[in-house]
Amino acid sequence: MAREIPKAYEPQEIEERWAKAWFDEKLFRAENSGTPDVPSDQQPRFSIALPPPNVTGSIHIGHMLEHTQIDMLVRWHRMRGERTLWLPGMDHAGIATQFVVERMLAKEGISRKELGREEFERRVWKWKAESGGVIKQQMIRLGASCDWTRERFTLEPSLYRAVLEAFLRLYREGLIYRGRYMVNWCPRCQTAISDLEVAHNERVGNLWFIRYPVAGSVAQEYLVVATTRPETMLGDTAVAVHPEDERYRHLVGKKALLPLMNREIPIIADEYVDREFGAGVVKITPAHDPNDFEVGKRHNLAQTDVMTDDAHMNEAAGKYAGLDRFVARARVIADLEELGLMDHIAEHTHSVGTCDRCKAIVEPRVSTQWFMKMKPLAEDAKKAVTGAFGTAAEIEVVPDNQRTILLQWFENIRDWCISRQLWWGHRIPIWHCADCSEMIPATDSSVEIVDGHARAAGVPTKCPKCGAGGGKLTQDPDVLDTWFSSALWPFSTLGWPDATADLRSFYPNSLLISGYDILFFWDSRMIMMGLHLSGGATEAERIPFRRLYLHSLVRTAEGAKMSKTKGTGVDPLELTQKFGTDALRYMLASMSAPGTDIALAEDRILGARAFANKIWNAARFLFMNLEKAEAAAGFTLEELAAPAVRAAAPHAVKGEGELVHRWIFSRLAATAGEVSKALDEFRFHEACQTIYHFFWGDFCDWYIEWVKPQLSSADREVALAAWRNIFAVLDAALRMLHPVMPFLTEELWHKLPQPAGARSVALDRFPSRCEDWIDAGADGDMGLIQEIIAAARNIRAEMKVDQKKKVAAVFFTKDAAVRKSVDSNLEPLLRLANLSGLQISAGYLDATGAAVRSTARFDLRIGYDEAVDKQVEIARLKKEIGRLAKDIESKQARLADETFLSKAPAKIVEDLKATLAGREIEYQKLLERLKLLD
RNA sequence: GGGCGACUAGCUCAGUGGUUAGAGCGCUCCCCUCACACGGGAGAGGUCCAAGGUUCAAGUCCUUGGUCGCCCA
Repeated sequence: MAREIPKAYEPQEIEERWAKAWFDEKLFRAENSGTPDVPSDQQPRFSIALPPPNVTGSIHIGHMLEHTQIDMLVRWHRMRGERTLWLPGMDHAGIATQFVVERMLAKEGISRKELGREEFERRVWKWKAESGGVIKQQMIRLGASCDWTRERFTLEPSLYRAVLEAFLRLYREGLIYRGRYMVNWCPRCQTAISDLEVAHNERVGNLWFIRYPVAGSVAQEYLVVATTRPETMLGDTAVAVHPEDERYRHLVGKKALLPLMNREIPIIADEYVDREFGAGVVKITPAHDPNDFEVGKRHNLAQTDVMTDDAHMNEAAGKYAGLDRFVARARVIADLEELGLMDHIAEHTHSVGTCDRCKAIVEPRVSTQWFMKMKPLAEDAKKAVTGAFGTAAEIEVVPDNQRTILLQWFENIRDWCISRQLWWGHRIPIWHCADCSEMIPATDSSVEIVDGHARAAGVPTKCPKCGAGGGKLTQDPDVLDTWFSSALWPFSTLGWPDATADLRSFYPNSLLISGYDILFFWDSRMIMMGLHLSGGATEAERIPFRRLYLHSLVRTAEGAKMSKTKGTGVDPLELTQKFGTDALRYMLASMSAPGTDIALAEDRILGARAFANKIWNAARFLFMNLEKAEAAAGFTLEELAAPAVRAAAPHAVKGEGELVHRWIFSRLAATAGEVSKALDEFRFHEACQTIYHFFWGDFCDWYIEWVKPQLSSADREVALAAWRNIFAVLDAALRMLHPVMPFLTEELWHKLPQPAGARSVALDRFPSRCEDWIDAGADGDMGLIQEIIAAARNIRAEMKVDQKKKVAAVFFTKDAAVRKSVDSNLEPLLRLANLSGLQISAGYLDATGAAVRSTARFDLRIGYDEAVDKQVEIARLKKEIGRLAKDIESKQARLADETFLSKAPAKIVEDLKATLAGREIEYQKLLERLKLLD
């Protein structure tokens, strides 16, 4: 039977084929996972929710990293026989989506307002149906093992209902309120945004010092007010000084004449004023500055808003009305200079808030918005994070320093502005009475489907306060912040507020993996909402997830943040086309050490691709040689690799060949244990490195090379056992590699005989640390032989022995066990060291005209016709002697130290003594050798 | 202003108080040996940012300083 497979691993076709098959077969439905014959309610479970990507988004390298980490853990848990759910879905992304559609409309020359709310919403849904959610197709292509049958979208009916339910409960509890406060207004997005959505950047600007004449001052007295934003002076309603500032005490209570507006404003005293800043006088603009807003409230000042929604000046700005805020600024400055009221101008660095999403400069503005009280919720959230609710309800945060950051956030939490002046989102379920201004909540959280989409169905029919009929009631136009619905994600996606089977089975989630950049936006809010709303009897049942792992961010090779606008972003699909998905996944995982950002480097992906190719070729080797074995010995693949045969491994190999088999199974068991431990602790890089070392180093470099002759041995029993073992190890290695390299391993796994009905390696079992296989004796013996082979290779290389030439060696040891190991592994030793023979010497080795390597346990000499370069050898020896001498000296010093001997653990002292003894032997040997040469 | 982190081989990074500090890539030398040149073998390369301190023992813990980055105000 022809088993030839391509010489190099070609991922494209294989990946596309499996990605499609996995999706079409709904392979990753939670129901397909679990442990057979265990009742459903007793199944061990693992659940995790996908951080919902934006419906507008397409996959970027950050998603790829996140999904790789989640997928590795999900696949690992699934392979451990746990009922596993990775629930995917998307986020409606209010502002971003509205933007995309508005931009399209703009091309047709239509504005959203011309279209009207209902028609606009229809257009967004249409867009969503046609081009939204590209990312889902990309995730499928990249092999994310989500349960797509449970996919959710934040605006679908069941989640809409969850949002209404949450809002109404919080509203009734008084945790959601409406009011006129200072908010961050994005003039480009035309909506309020929360504090979190404002990015503060230092910028070099100016500090303008403006003279405000004191009204009615005969002496023509004036105050010099410093401001970074002169245009806001048009809305000034006071000038403030510090109450204890002697310079201005006599002016407090008088009036200043606001330049340009010719309005008299009071001069007030407030402790908020910093006497050191500027001249110690501050203009107060309560409608355009958060601090001034507070001062204004204390002094009952008017809030004069001088701007429009799109940051142009309004009528209140007098002759500046209609100007853009920055144009107005220039005009104000020019006018002040002309009037001689510009005292002076100084360069000044200050912080400017910009909209996280569109980068427009945010305008602090007084506006009527909906807010959520956060303090009470944060109190509970703190307890969950610190373990104050008990260990069962403790959310473990990894890395731990993120816990501190989260706690500080909870400590200093501020109310959350949850309303957005958008049309795409969950509309606030409150109606306003036109007659008495009463606010009337929806009667319940039910939704009705109109045009296929959900909206609140519990429409109130009359005003409970004044009795006005339904016609007088209009629904609040605002929608909720998208993060409000995201905050419910872990339970809304499972059917909450209904007590569904999924909610019972999979809530709380076992884990959340997210980037640390959304710790406050999302993770913290899920914890607060989950504890408050999800409804379990105890905190342990209400926390949204038991563990929280914050992954790092992917940066450019230079360590800079990737940016679409700068074009430094990397398209992961392009990379997967080039190198293969498995290689990219491996590369990302192998760099994923908790708490460290990843600088993307292409040569790392090359290394990962080489690894994939290595795995491919190891399998290729087996299948190619199997053909020969079939022809020569009549073996069949079934006979060598059937599941039952693999399960019975290791198969004893009689005679000399046994060591390497005992050793590889010992290594396999140890590796399985280490990989599992690393994965459990989110040390993805360590899991990768461990498995890489096992596969490439142990399995390929040593095991395969060692057993090659056994596979074609004339002794049928030897060959049979060797083949059986090698297939068993390959199979286990594929299972171990599967979480990080799903496509490659799936392809190869299917080339091995599998039980009838077995569908995928993804549903097979992850190898566990089998204690019976751990074999310290084999590890030690193998280590010794490897050391001897390495010594021989080293001498050969140093002596520049022709690679193809076999040379004779002489071996000496005083240790009977060493002697025995060498005797019983002579064939592989000679072959792998490329020696023609190994003469066992009875006495210490004479080294003239030859090169010797000595360790504490043995000496190895290789004779070679060509003369040894004495000088090179002497230099090498001297260097080695120097290094040893230093080491021996420090060890002797430590062993001579009484305090060390009395205080250090006995094991440490014993080990040190043993090591020192070995070093001293090596040292003596090297000295003697040097003497001979000199 | 407050907080968090980083600084280890040429590069990118691991390192959980205890042998001679590791990996990948790169570099040097040898080899296209019938799985793999995306390969095999050998090798060079480190005052672990600095200075103090704790400890029998510090790359690892503490303090201070330096440089860089991030978050919050």
